[in-house]
Amino acid sequence: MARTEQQNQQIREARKEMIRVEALKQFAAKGFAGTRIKDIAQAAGIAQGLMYHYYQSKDAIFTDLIEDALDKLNQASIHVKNMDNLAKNKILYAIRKIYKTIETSERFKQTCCLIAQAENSTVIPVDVKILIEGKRDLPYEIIAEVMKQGQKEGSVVEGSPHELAILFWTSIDGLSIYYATHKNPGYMPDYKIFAAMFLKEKNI
Amino acid sequence: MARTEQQNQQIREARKEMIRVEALKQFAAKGFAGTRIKDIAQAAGIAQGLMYHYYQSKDAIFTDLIEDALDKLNQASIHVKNMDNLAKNKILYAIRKIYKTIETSERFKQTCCLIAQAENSTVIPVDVKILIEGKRDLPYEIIAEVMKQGQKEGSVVEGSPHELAILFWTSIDGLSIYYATHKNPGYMPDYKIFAAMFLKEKNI
DNA sequence: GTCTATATCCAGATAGAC
DNA sequence: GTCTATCTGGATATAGAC
Repeated sequence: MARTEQQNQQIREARKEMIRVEALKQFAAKGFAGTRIKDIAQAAGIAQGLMYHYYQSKDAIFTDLIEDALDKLNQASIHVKNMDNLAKNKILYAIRKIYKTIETSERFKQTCCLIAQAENSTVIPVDVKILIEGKRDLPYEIIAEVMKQGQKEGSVVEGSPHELAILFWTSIDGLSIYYATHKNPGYMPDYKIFAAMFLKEKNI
Repeated sequence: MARTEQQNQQIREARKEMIRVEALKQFAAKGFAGTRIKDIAQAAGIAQGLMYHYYQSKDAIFTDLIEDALDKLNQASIHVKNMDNLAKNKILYAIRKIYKTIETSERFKQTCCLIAQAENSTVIPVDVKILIEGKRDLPYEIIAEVMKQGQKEGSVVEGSPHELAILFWTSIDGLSIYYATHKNPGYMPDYKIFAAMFLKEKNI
């Protein structure tokens, strides 16, 4: 009996998801320019030609992944922003969450790495550049706002909130890239040490 | 009158230096895989073919740059190690120096970026991998030692010295990549805020 | 939907004239 | 030493059989 349309659709979605998973791994580890379609296809266990039944081009795969990653990051940022809590707790929550997830979820680590690489690279498709242009600022803005809130509450160190936000995200970027590319990195450094950069009170 | 051997040698060295400067710019901005020989040649104002009179291959240029960069970083690390001073001052000196140089020297910023990218990339020539393997640990070890010294002196926060060193360098990596790829980043965040991550005493 | 085979393009590297 | 022209290999993308 022939497969129904719905079954086909299911297979298609499952396969596409598999491609996404493998592509994320490859792009996160090797960057856009350093990743070859062949590698992704091989990792996904399909022929290279078949890739093009799921994605129009290498650019399209990358764009899809980046959009997804940025959206998730922005959602998470908004979640932190909307927390009804002291700034200090928001910061601690965010850092703890990021650390924990980098440590436990390979996929999250790769996602962090993908964003970090893409945002700091000049050799990515124009579509991706535009996408990043539009969506990159939100996490910075939200963290800057939280820092400002914290300064009002007296818990956060002095200094430009925007600069604090840059320090926050660039350090996260550095860490996630490090832990994504080092096979046996051991455990992440204690999140409290990182948090201490921003908080006046050392005994967290 | 024909040029002397010495003059030829001078021209050769000057040109090679020009290639090095441009190659560093390109590799730092676009990574190894994303950089094309043509771009370097164009930036240096010479024909693509001429590149191969100065370097055997793309790999060779990259290797040369990386070796130079790693050596400089290691030298600087040793300098910090040999300072006859309190750990706290060593840390402050190192951070201030790095921050200042990232801010004022394009070339240094590019060098930081090159190392950060290379150390965290899997798609680099094997020679470079071996080179990095052999030379990457020293800065980590030295900073870890300084942290340990600081803990004994009571100025540095508790925690694994090695983890503190990772936090130190990954944050520097993140920052330098950020500032290398953002054209108008404004000023660097205050180095004291970064230093506060490692020091018990907040009033620096 | 999936594969193999192939077309096309581009980057690294070489050859040879000046 | 420098250039233009060219070779070669590899990667993206397409065509067509099953």
